[in-house]
Amino acid sequence: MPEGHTVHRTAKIFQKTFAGQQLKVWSPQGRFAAESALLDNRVLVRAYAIGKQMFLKFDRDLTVRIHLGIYGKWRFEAKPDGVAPEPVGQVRVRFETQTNYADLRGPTACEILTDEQVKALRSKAGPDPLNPDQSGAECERFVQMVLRSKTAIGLLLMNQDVLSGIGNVYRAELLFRAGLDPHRPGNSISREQVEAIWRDSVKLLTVGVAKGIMITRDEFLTKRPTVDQRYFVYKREGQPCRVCGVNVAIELMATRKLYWCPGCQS
DNA sequence: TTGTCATGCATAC
DNA sequence: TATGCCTGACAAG
Repeated sequence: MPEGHTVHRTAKIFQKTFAGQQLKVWSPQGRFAAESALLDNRVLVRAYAIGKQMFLKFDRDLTVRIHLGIYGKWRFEAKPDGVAPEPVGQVRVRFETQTNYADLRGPTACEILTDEQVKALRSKAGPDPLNPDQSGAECERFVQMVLRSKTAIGLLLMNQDVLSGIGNVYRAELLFRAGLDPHRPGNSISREQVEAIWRDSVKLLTVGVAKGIMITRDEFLTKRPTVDQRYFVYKREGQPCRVCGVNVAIELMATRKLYWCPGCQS
């Protein structure tokens, strides 16, 4: 379920399991065959994430950029007897060591980039709450983009050039927690409120990485919520708001479903 | 078994 | 704004 927390978590697994090792890289499905040939038997230098994108930096100026989109999936397995099983279904690319392998299926993007291209993408990407800096510059960059924009905050939070790693679930829940109407233009919101959204996104995504699931209700930070308890507004349209009792609303905002509470969010 | 939907985004109009 | 990508989970029958 790929919002930023999942991708960062995957990057950590990749770093721990594969970094510093020579990898066997191949494309069972064939759609990444030519690229795999360039990577095969090279050393993975580092795995890291920016928002929803994962980067696998190999030696000699080769980086793989992977974006899962809605469908993409990773599967990590050990090779107990040193042999990986035959790939099942459409595996775009398999990365292997002597002891482990990872299968990638259905990504929106899987491509090789040069260092120069990576640099360009990195500078374009919005601040990532999971790559926080000590100086506060990333928070300020986010704040400035929001305060200078006439665009609805519900759209701004989904824009990866404004804030990296937020998807439809975190968008809905962050705005609920902030008590903000998703339709409010960025430039109509106070600086304090925008800064609070940044801090809250750092908090929620960090919890998401640690727990492996999205938790947006503070009372479930220590005990695991059931499916029904999970969120304040996401996928709760027509049900009473947990705080004020008004029915949760749903509408389409730029083709994506937007969930919000007309009672709490103004 | 079939149908629908999805935590995303690039592209075309 | 609408469409296509391409996979898996789940509901409906």
